[in-house]
Amino acid sequence: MPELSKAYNPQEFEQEIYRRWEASGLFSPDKLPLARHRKPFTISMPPPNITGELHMGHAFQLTLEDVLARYHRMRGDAVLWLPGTDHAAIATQVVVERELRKEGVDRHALGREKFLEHVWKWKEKYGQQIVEQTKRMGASADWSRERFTMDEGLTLAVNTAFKRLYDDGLIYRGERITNWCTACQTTISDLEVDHEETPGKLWYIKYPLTDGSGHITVATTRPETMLGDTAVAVHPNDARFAGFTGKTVRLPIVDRDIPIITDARIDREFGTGAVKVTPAHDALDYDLGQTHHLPIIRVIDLDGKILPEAGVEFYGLPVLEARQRVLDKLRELGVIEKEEDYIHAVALCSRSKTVIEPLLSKQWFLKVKPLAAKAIRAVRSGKIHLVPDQFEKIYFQWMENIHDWNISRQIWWGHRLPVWYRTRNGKEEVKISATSPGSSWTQDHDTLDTWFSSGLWTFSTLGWPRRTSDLKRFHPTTVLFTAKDILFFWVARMIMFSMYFLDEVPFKTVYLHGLVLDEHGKKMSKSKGTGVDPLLMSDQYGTDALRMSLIIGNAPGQDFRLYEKKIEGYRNFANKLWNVARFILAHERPTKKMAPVTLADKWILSRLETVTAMATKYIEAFDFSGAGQALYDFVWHDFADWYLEASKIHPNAGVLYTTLDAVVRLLHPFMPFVTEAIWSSVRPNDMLMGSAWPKTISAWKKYTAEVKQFDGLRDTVGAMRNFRAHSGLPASAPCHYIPTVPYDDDALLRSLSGASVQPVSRLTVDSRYENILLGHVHFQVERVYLERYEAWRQKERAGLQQYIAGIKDKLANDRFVVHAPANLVDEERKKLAGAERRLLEL
RNA sequence: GGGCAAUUAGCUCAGUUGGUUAGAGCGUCUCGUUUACACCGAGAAGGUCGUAGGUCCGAAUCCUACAUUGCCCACCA
Repeated sequence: MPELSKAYNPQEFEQEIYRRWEASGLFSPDKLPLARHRKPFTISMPPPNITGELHMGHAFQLTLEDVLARYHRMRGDAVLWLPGTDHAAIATQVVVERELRKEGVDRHALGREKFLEHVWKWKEKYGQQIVEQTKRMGASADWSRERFTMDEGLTLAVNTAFKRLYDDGLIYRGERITNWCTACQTTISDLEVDHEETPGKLWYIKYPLTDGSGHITVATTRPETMLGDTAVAVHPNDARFAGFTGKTVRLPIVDRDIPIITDARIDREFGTGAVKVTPAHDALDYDLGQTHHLPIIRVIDLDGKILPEAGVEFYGLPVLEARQRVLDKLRELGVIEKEEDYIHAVALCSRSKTVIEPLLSKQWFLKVKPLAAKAIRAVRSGKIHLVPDQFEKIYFQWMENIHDWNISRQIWWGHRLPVWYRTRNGKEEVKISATSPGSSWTQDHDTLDTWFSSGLWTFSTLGWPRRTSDLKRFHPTTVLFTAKDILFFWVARMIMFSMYFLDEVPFKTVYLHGLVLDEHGKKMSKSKGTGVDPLLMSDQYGTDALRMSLIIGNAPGQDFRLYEKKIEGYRNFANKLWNVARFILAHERPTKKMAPVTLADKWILSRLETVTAMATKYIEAFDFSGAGQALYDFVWHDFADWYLEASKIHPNAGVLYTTLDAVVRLLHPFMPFVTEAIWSSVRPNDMLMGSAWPKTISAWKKYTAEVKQFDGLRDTVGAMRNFRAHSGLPASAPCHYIPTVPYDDDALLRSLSGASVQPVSRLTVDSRYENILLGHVHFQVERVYLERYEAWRQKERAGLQQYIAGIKDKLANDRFVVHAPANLVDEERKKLAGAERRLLEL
């Protein structure tokens, strides 16, 4: 039997234990004993981006997943926790590009093929690193099924999905205004755009009527786009502009005559009620242009600079400079009526933080409305359950207002569109194919939005489009753990795709967790140095301590703060557990024979029964914090502080081992390393990981009544203090207690009840004192102080009596009993019973 | 502009369907080195539960406003 070393030292055994787990094959559902008879339980690991290292958010998510995976494995399920990594298209390309630039290498000089070689090298390096780090967290994932979003199989899935959507008429190519990031040199989807409130100006510009009969004033935040104006629009019912319709204005600077059009989409409240229309550089303006057949004049290029069409004097200027120049020119012309301060939501690229240019370009789009309809039903019908459920509302709201999804990107790293073109007789032909359909065809240069492949993740990783046994067995997956901020990016798309391609949900439950924040509630950031490195913490305090600190004190959907002190606290707990085990192993020989003798024996078994039931219930309800907290309290404050002390006087090896065995099993999903280490010192040929979750032993429940006395004993000191406070007794008031507990060991009683309060041997007979019984303990207190206690009690009783009378009245009323819904009547009855019970207690 | 969440001790958070005296950990203070553990033990101090109303015999909990903070969504140029 390997001895437990004197101090808890996690570095000594964590890595070794993980190797043993891996070697045991228990991570794979195929290798579990009786694998075929087990119920499948699947978690798809959200694939981390290969952009870099694991951060605390990953550690957090992995811990939650691992708790549930280990718990279900112990419950006898065929657990598949499928890990992988994500190619993270733009994110990775940007990082690798930056890396190359440091070496003086430019992506374009390198060329597509060579550049992609570099990215693959990066992927090998960081992908491997992420796997190693994931293992350090104790993740019990099935590495034999590890996937990468650009694996051959997953690429096949992507191409198949694309083709089916195209054939079904849901993917189309079209020229539209999209969000163009001038830094990333690609379009991005609406979701990748952040809106930031920025103080700016609203300029009012006078556009003179061509016929010289006056002018119309438009308001704009982007005066430089006026160079591409092709109309001015007003609301059709706007009386202010009744005489203007049909006329034209002469655009200042460019001296182009443009029409005044009317359209109901114009907001009469904004600015002057008249708006300049630039179809090439604004989404609404583009729509207006389509409706009213306006010409489209591009004035800004892909680099965010002014095109020659806008006039030689502005050619080549970046947008902001052009804005100043245009304003100067307008001022010269005296057509600026006024300018106002204006706070306005500027659209930024979420990756590069550069201002988005809405530009017209030819892109690929996915019609999502039909997909969304099914996805909405999946949640509404309860086939998918979101935890916490308030997210369902947000989900519906978003899904119901969903717009077409721009899926093409002008970057190199990613799944290249399986689209081929050739020109025949001056006509362009399009073919969807994973491989080249012939030498006359050329492939589209664009790649897919990274979330397109992620959307297929739950089933592409299981072999789809082939109908593999894994797909049949493990899909739909059971639970998805993910950050609440990617509900739309990822979760919604997975639901849409799974419903569309498989006609089944991708998962039954989605657990949405919050962000891990630092001590001050700020987002952890590596660049600002405010982050806490999970691996560093794991080195210093042990992975188990880190895991506990991530589990406890945190509710689903809620951000939470992590700080080193907290982790240290759970290191202390691991140490406590370690020493509990060491103490028991040092003093008693392991035994399976178990018979409770003393009150303390029965008490700890009864508590164990309760805490087992609680932990089970909490985990099933996804309240991992509640489960962890309950176990923590039990181990430290019941088992260690009380039972171990008591057992020094009346040792009972059977009960000690039974309890230790259960504790180690119960804590294993939370603290897998330390529990496995303790276990292996007793049963070296066995694995705790593969053992069974403790059952609740109903036989122990019957002790509950008996052990109340022990509970009472334990609470005596506290009860005393509370009684003082409640009755208004000052600390100096004489107050003694006479325990009525029939406990045979006076020494134990004294040692457990604390030194500050002494039991008195007899009830004192003195007119100043009153003897009262509170629970199982006699209190002897001065009369004066009791009056306040009595007064409070009277008030409570009176209130309750009045309440009870009220309910009785109601229940006596035939109209209520006959006509009210049954559950309402039941509720009243329940209230009545509760109130009556409380009255008796008083 | 719309929506969601949070507000409880100095700090980080629990507080189950309203129910006796609002809890824990950390920190602070006092005492204690009894061989499982000083990564320990026994105690103490510390809260008008964001504000103002309301419902109720009874509110941290339910309702209404407001305030503060954070997050998400959004083609008012």
